[in-house]
Amino acid sequence: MARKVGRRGGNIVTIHDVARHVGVSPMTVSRVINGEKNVREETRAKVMASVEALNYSPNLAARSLATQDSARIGLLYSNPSVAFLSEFLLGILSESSQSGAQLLIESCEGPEGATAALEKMKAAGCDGVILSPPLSDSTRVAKILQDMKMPFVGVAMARPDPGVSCVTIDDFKAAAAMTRRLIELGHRHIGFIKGHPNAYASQIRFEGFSAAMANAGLEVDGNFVGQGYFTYRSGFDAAERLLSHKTRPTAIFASNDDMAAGAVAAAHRLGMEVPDQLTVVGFDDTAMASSVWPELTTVRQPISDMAGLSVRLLLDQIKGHRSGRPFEAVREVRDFSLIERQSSAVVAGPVVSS
Amino acid sequence: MARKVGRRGGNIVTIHDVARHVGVSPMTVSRVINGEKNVREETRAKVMASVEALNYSPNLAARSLATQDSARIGLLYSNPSVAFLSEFLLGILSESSQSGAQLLIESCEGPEGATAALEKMKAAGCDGVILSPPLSDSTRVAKILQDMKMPFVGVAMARPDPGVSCVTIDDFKAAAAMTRRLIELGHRHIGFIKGHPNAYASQIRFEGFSAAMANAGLEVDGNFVGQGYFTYRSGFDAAERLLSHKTRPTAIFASNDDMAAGAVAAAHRLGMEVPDQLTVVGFDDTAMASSVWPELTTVRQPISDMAGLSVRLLLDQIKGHRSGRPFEAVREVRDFSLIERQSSAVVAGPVVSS
DNA sequence: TGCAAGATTGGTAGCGCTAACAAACAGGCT
DNA sequence: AGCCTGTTTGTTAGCGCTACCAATCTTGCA
Repeated sequence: MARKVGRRGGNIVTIHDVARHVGVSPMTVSRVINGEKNVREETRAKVMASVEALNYSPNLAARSLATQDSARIGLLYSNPSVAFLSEFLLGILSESSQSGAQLLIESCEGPEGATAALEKMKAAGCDGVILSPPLSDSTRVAKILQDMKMPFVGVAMARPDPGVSCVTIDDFKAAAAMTRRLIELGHRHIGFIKGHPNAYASQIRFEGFSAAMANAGLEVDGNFVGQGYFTYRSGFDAAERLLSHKTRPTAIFASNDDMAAGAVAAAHRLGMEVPDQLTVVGFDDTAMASSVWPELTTVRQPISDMAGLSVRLLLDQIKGHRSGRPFEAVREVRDFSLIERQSSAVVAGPVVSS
Repeated sequence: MARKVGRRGGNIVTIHDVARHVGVSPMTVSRVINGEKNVREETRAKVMASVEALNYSPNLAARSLATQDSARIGLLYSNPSVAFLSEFLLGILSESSQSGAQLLIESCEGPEGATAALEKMKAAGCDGVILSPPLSDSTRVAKILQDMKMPFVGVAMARPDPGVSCVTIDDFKAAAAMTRRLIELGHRHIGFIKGHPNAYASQIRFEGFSAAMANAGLEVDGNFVGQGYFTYRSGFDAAERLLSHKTRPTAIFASNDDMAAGAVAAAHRLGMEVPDQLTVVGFDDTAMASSVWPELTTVRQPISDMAGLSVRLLLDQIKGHRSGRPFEAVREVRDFSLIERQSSAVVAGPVVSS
């Protein structure tokens, strides 16, 4: 039979082709591409060269069939911020397609709606679940998953539950750092817009903010703290309320970019210029931050990386779960950074002495 | 050897298990689950029942290995609107994971940056590419792909290139319908914010708008037409310009939701209420539309469905390409719909007679 | 020098599925 | 009845890869 045209645009290169080309067994090639030790350095080099030369790339379907570790992973999200979701998806996607994992995506309205979605995933044969914030912080959702004996990983969790694997940044430190920066810019009256009450991250961010304020000997004015829900609209509303008081804050720290964008809009509506009359900063550094005007100063959270990492963690965990290895929660903390753009400035007028 | 624990949380059910359970050959089961004809109705029913009972679900890795039609598809996007991208990804994702396709995602800055990204995809062994707008309308990108002999499908193309497969809505009709609706609401002075000049869809939408205006005997005021780039910021800027003229439009039609949101922000900044003093409408019905305040009246484009469909189309095309079947472009046109929310209203004050 | 212990390679089998062919069966015709 | 056509089912082989074990080659050391 004539050689099939096969995949990759008629340019089918298998592990056998590489093996023949180098003059070793397919098994050895397999070892090299899987980075196993106990391959002589010289052999490894020859194989690698051949892989390069023939432009070989492994057939993931065959690999997962052989290793029996193909996994179906579910991604559960409730959608507070589109921009966040989009970065999140990008990260999940590139990682899961690389590892040949199948993805099943479900959305739900808050933790209450999670049960149905999780049931559906279970029925569809999911081996594990990734939880996007704010679901990741819900003890309710965690409980359901644990009862199902379903491995899962939370992303951007703020609650340090020792029994749950997660990928996070240090929200407390991040919020504190941003707050210190605002204080450095001369701001003394700083407003804060909290995120969704379900999201523990919201609370931690607020605590970081409060701590930094206290540390600088500044008071957190109750009038200047607003409740939001991570949506643009909620940031808009909260900012309108904050700015309706007789004395106004000179800066507003919103717990995510969407709300910060909403706050900017509210300020504009009230005739205030940003950042001339009001500094507004956000959190996350999603695409939203650089698409509004003025572009937002914000805390960068490597969402896409974190999401990708969570896939790897989950895959590990699933493998362990199958082989009966006792569960061990992993907690990965990533670095944040402060991104200064045009929405923040030195406080207007004479700096109020503290 | 003891039965392996295998995938799906220890609950491994293969086609053989189903076959044994029903008392037929695995091949018959395969036929049933693939919906082939030439299976007796009675047999089919029994198999289906068994599939249900055992909660069988096929191993996609094995299937694509056997059918040799596992494909690696590239998704190329340049990012005008995050919200759009996010919906787009969702659609691509759920479809491609169902069909077991591998995904490779690359972004690029406009058509100029596409070459490098496409080279990378080719090197990575992609079998086909999906083009998100506005890349889908670039003849430059299409040319590169054709030279590479790489199958591709464009999403939301407006240009009816007969040689290219695509999934679209009728942008002309959609824009005209929205315009008619605005006229119905009493608006006579309607502004328009165009999208990215690269995107043919922008132009078509503008043509639809113009045609509807002309049809109603209304003039399109050059001062009321602004150039945008599909970003929030560009909508903001364009709207500011439109609204700086002595006579202002009573409504602005932006060619996407991001720009409409920007236009709302600009109006607020100028002290105008939406929709009381200005109606603003968008296009796409992305999450952006319902997350800003007031929520946007817009043209709904089923982005996620369209993206999913594009994956299926591409997969078909790849299969055809491999089997040497001559290429045949497919053009799928989906329905749009008008979504009325809070950003539009009957024109303020006495309706200007035409 | 001889030999155990380790390092390095190769051979075999099979992951779960389906293409391709072969066989069995039904019905309609001469 | 005997044959042909079409429908329904089964059999065989193999997709590309890796787990597992066997074979071979080193090396260190008694």
